[in-house]
Amino acid sequence: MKYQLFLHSVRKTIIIYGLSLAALTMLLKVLEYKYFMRDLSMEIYVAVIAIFFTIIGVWVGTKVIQRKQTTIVKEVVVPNAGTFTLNEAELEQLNISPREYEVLEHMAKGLSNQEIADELYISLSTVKTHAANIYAKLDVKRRTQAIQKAKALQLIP
Amino acid sequence: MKYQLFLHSVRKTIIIYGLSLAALTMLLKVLEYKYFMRDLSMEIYVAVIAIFFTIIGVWVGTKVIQRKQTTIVKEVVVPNAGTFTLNEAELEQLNISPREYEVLEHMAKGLSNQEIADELYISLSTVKTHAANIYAKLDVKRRTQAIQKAKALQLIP
DNA sequence: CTGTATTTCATACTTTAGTATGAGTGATTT
DNA sequence: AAATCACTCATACTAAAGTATGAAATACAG
Repeated sequence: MKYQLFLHSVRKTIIIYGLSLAALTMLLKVLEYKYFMRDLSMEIYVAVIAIFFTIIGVWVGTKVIQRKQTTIVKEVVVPNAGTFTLNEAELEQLNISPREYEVLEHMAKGLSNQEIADELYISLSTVKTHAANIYAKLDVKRRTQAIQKAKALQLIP
Repeated sequence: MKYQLFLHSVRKTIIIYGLSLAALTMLLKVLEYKYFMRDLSMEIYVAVIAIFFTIIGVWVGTKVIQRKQTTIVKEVVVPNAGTFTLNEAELEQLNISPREYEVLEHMAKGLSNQEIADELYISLSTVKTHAANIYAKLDVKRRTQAIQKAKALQLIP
């Protein structure tokens, strides 16, 4: 279901490029054989073939890669691409209080405890208390882990 | 690890590809010419050359495109969850060394300095040194800010 | 070969983070 | 009225993070 689009496009691409490759091969063969074969030396002929198909290869390669990337982007990026919706259910389940959440938000901005205290007009002690409670409720040991988990749980953007 | 392999070989990449291409060309030519040329028909010979250089072309094409897009991605794509492509240009510009980058990666996982030291089999002092260098190069003051900025610059997922 | 960059480590120190405990104040609920 | 909860703060401590400085080995480029 999720990969249906992806597989479909790739199969289509392979068929199209395969056919065009075959057609070009035959065309080249016929042309070279009939008109230039007896005039050009073997080395030049091989070099022309090599360069031509290298270019074809590069072209196919870039096309395939581009399609691959755009397709993946379409499928995967759906959750959390610019738009953030707070997971309130998770917040309530974890019993994180409004004030604790504010502290969590400020932590995620990269502020120190002292800076958070200044922002929220509370003491450093209070921030530490809130922080400790947050860590306990999120079941983590460090600030960085708290931010990580909060983002994973869609509590913060 | 991936980064370590790439960063210092970026300039050499084109040279390596070019040389291997030339070497393979000559090898194929000599072999085919000497041993198979008179036994195989012209069509098969051309087909082998064509397929071989198509594969080479695809390979080169994908490599080039991947590199090209990582630099373009910087301006165009907003940080998203699904697809991550390392912004190597920014990494080089910031002069962040391979080892520093490894430390940065581990920091972003929420590990403590001691845990990073254990992971990388280096001392705590060394991790601190790397960390301090990272903060200076990213122009930040704290671990959390470093992770934030590194993500914003597409240095880490 | 010499200079530069990288990586490594140490020591000593300051600052910040985090833990543990206790306690006071409102507001709400039972 | 008593219990509960959220918020606040303090003190005292431990642990971790971060700074500054110096130094040694190694790899690599000019």
